[in-house]
Amino acid sequence: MRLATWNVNSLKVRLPQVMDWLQAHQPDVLCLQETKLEDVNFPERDIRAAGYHAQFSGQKAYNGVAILSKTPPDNPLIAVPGLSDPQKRVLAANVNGVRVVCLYVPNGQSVDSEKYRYKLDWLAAVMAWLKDELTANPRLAVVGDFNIAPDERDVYDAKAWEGQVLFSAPERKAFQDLIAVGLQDSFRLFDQPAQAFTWWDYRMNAFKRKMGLRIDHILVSDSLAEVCRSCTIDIEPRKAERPSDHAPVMVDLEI
DNA sequence: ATGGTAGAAACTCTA
Repeated sequence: MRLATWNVNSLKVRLPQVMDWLQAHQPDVLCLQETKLEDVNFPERDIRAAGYHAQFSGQKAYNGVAILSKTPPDNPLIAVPGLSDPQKRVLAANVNGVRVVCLYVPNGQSVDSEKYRYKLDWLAAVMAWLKDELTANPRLAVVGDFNIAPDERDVYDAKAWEGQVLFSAPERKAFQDLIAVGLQDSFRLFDQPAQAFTWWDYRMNAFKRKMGLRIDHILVSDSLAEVCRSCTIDIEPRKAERPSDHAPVMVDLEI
């Protein structure tokens, strides 16, 4: 089973690239973030034509998540128990016996902003819910744009980023708390090249200058970690014309 | 110290 995640920063703009990527990599599941589409505008017909079922929870202009899967999903969940949030950032579904949770974690803007507080509170509520999800589903994958670089290796210039949003100590603590629930960062289960990132700012030629962060993750429960054979970042789509600022991440699970 | 880019929407916000 191949499971992937990609923040597409507008599915309307990126649909052709998503179609190409599905065709090329044939994931069994692809989780999307920042679709920026209301559900009535979701390109379900195109996705179906490509051989995928689609679940989606979106809104106009901001946020929006989706789970595409070759086999029909079941037990969908859109609202996190105990978290009342008008922002569409969470979607969960069972696919092939795996509970897949697609997250678009709030960006946080800056550490002194209200949005940063919202990010930390949101993470605490999601973590509490994921404990229950893990109890109910030993085969759990939590994937998406976490907007957190877990450690120094995940930032092109850790000194410059220390204390900044996406790499501040409270955010990294929140990430570790999530891991402590019973999840593993699939990327670090394997030897990886240095300077492996999933996001590069559109500005200042950040991609060409390799000024990136690894903020998109695939976390797996222990039972999935046992059958996880690889985790890779595909930077090819970031080289395309009109790219998303994020690259897709994928794992192969021997299931 | 500030601005740089992109997307969506509506002359600004979010990332």
